[in-house]
Amino acid sequence: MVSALRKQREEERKGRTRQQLLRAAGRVFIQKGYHRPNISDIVAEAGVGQGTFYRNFHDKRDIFETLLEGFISGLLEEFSEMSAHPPTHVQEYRDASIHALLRMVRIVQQNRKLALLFIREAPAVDDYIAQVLGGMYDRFATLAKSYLDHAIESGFVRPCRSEVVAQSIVGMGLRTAEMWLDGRYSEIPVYDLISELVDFAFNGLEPRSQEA
Amino acid sequence: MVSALRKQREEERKGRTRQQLLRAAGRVFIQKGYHRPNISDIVAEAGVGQGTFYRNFHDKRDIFETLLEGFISGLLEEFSEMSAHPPTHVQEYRDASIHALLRMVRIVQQNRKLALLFIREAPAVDDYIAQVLGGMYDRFATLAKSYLDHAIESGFVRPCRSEVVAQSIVGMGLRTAEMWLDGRYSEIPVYDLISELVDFAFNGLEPRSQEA
Amino acid sequence: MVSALRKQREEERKGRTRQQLLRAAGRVFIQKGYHRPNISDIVAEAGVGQGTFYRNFHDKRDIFETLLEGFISGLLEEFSEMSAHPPTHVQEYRDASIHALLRMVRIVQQNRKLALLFIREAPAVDDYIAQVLGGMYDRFATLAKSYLDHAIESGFVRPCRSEVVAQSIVGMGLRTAEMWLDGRYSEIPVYDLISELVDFAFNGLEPRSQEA
Amino acid sequence: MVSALRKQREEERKGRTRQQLLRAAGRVFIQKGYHRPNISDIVAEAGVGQGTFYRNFHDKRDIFETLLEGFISGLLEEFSEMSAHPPTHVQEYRDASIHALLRMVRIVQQNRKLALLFIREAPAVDDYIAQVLGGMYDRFATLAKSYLDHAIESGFVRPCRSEVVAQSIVGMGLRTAEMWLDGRYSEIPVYDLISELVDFAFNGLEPRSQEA
DNA sequence: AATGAATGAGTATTCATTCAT
DNA sequence: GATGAATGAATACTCATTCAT
Repeated sequence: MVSALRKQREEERKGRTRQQLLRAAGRVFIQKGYHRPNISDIVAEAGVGQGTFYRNFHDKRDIFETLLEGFISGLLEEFSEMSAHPPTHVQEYRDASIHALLRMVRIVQQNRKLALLFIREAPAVDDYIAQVLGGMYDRFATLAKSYLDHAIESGFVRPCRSEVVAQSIVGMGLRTAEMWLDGRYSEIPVYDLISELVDFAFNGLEPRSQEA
Repeated sequence: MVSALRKQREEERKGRTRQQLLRAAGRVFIQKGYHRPNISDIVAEAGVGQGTFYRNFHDKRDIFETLLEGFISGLLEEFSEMSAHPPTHVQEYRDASIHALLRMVRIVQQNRKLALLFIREAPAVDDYIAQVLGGMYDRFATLAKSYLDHAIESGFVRPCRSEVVAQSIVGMGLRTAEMWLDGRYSEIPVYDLISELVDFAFNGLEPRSQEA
Repeated sequence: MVSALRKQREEERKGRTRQQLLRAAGRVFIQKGYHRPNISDIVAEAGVGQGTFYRNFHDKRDIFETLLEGFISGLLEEFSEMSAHPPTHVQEYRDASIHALLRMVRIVQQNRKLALLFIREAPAVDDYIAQVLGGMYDRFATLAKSYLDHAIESGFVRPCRSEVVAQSIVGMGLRTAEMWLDGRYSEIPVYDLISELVDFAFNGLEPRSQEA
Repeated sequence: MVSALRKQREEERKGRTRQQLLRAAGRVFIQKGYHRPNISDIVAEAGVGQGTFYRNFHDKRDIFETLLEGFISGLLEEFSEMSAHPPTHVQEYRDASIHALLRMVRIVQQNRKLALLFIREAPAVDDYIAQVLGGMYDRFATLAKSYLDHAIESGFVRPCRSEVVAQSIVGMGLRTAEMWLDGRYSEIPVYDLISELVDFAFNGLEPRSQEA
């Protein structure tokens, strides 16, 4: 049928325009933050008309949310595969942690600027959007907590208020990520950075007697 | 002298109006964030005229900055007294850490909502204002790093990339503070919370052989 | 011939689309008035594309005018047949009046909502469109005047400024029509309503001596 | 007190600006109707800034409503004084009718263009505004009906459906007013026009035997 | 002929800022 | 110094209209 083919093509075109706008908005937000730019900055960057923006998004908040949710779902997707078999040795916990962090780094790597934008500006856009980002942090914290609880039960980790420690770990990661994304750890290899965090988390500051 | 007295009174009055505006702005920002409200919201809350605002502040950004700097200087003031004699035993490090955190808590306690506002919105106001807040975080990190370096030198803390670990510690504190300010640790005594963090930082997750 | 047949079919199709749009516009105008709705409301109601509208009409005003002219021509058509032989007795005048009003009622009956729309909104659409409707009123007035003049000449009607009285009669009819279309005379049989008007016009308010 | 005096002056100034806008809006609406002009036409005519409009009125509809209500209240005020002692003779009914119509003419006289604007455009602005105007018509109809009912009871007027006749009378007046305001009765003295209407209403079309 | 995505001119509305009182 | 009416630049958003498919 003619209409089926045409419809598909039109939807492709529409989708392309939408992508164009999303990418342009990303660039603009990265450069000027969320609040400063206005719709005309975005459409100018995208090279489309004003009306085209409103045909695809409700307002600036909407395109930001779309961008954020795309980013988050990309990140969470990666983790949905994980989680399977629980470690049976403390070294496995370390390895799993390093592995998970490396995965995150790999994804965030592709959108460093965008990630930094979200960390810094999303909490100030909107209660809902703040919650979307906060929800992601919480999911990481929940994940960490469940690992901790399991490890505590298994005796690999000393007893503690796992919900507090889990959120602390998220905080460590977040701050480190922010510094890294901001280029302040440019001279440190990513792997070393991650090892440092994992060492800190597992060993703490005090030297261990059995450690050489 | 009459004029001197009058001048003083006038300055008092001016100061009072300024304070009125600052307090009003604080309430408004807390309720609606930084971006949503406009000057007229602030003057309405303060119960003064539009023009009065501009006699005391340059714009919304200015009053926010004043508020933020007041908050930060209150916090740093507390720490300027500290820092003196370096610990000579690991337990002293722990005690000093706990002591420092308790001080911070005491100050932040008085302006919970404002603190949360700054954590969440300041990074999105302005590059300069983001830097003011970021600068404070960095000062904490620098302070922590110098303690760490000293402790490593003294053998109380195992060798590590102290700048990375210091920022991680800031991140731990920040995330924990955010959760606490948001009321998510309402059932945990503040002292326990701090102990948990300090234990985590000094001992790490893995059980220590000498710990029973 | 093939092409002739095809042409006819195409024209039918075009005519059908046009009718679809006209009907849809009528429904939309009835529901929201002339000014509020926009082209997209009309095409949505008609179930056709935006472009299709512009293939058939120039703009919103054009489709309204078409609708109005269709309505008016339907009404005037009915009257073109009338007018013939002048009455020779006052009762015939009454009968003719009643007959004419009944005819109008019959036509308007079919498009009550549309009629009300035109009465209320046409004067505010456009000078030209106001004139189209006003022209119809004037034609009725002219018709009435010519009847009056004839009746005065024949002595069936007392001398008067027939142009003023004729317009007054139009006004009576118009107001009554508006009330009736609005459902405010729902409990009065149409015939009674018309009789009442005719009695009022012919007899006036004051009782007649010969009337019991 | 200083503030009292100043306050009064400020309110006067504010009131003057409002009046300026109302008058300008009146002129603009008269010239272009309600729908065509935009806010900038009104402020340009008033010689004030855009913001000043929104400081005084909510939107175009609001200023139109204010204008309409001012007009209507002026008209109804005049009638609130009337109504007192009921006539005891048919001639008094005629005199009272003529008197009332003359009063209306005197008021409308001052705002001919505005009156015509309201008659033609108010029904198409808004349901509420249509109702404001319609309500005024109904009040006239109700007034007329009560007079009619009283007169019927007294035997000065033949029995009839007074609500229908009253609305018809309003229609007569309205149509005549519209013609007159439009300049179509420019050659007829107002008094004659009114007499013609009253004669028509009281005597009807048919000649009366007892009339000379 | 029909479609609906794309367009951008047009408009309402807001709000920081000024300044006469 | 305090006020708040007046201002107009800035901006979001709509919608008639076009045109490639």
